[in-house]
Amino acid sequence: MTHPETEDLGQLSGLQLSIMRAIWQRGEASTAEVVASLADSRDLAHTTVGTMLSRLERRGLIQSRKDGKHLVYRASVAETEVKRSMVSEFLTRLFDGDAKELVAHLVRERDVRDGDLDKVRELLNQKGTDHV
Amino acid sequence: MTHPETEDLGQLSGLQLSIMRAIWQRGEASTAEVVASLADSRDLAHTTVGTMLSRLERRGLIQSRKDGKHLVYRASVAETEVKRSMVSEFLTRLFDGDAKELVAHLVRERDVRDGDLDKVRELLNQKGTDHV
DNA sequence: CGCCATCTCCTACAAATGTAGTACGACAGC
DNA sequence: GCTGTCGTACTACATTTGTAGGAGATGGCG
Repeated sequence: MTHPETEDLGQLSGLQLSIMRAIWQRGEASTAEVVASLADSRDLAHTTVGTMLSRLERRGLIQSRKDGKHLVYRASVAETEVKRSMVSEFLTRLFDGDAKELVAHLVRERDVRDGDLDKVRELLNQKGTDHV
Repeated sequence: MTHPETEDLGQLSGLQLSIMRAIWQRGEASTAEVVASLADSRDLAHTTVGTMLSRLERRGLIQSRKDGKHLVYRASVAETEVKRSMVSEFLTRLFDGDAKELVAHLVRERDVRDGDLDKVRELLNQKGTDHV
């Protein structure tokens, strides 16, 4: 199987995800790099990012390594895993775990147009996903 | 249009949603009724629920009316509206607002099987939804 | 080798959430 | 009318998140 036991990682906030994304993108990132990466959207003090990083580490989502005087972080969990966990929890909360309901909602609300369902299917078939 | 300006209602926690659901289901609910409704899943002190209810009211999600000595609450926002807002925010956070990506994720993770996309489409067509 | 620029660590604080106790007001039965 | 029960209001406290300042460690440059 692809994912034996979807671990419960809890929901990550927007900021937490932005930070994680910065790390996922580069494989590894120092505090400064994360700050730089966030600079476009948010203007946070560099200690703020430091705080967030240690909290994410305490929570087991990332690991640090000391490189000279600064810390370099890398993810302990894959992006897909986090998404899986978050989507799953969200689904439970809001749609009683029924993913079809969510898709239906998306279509009803025009977030997804009817034709997009085909696109999705093509997309997935092309990528050789092994679903039936 | 169905929904002019999707108001920003923020994310509701699991407990908050359970409470809202109790109210949505009955149209109106007293504190005691909400407590009763939650009793299956959670065993909360009745003051706890009271606190939650006043906070939801302060936040504008519900309104209260005094009936004798107790309060009766009713929703100020429709369930659909809350779902819309929450899904939308979630989508932004996690999939950069691209709903197709979310659907693709769902299919990839087997939350939705390939054939379900057709079911969804049928479901929607039957209900006479006016999408293209 | 010493000093400055950095970076981390610890501490702090406001808001939101989950949780509940206490105090007080009101209604119902005796 | 008095009293007890029930419900509301207010207060309280731990935890998480977002935010950041100050102190102390450290490495590079002159």
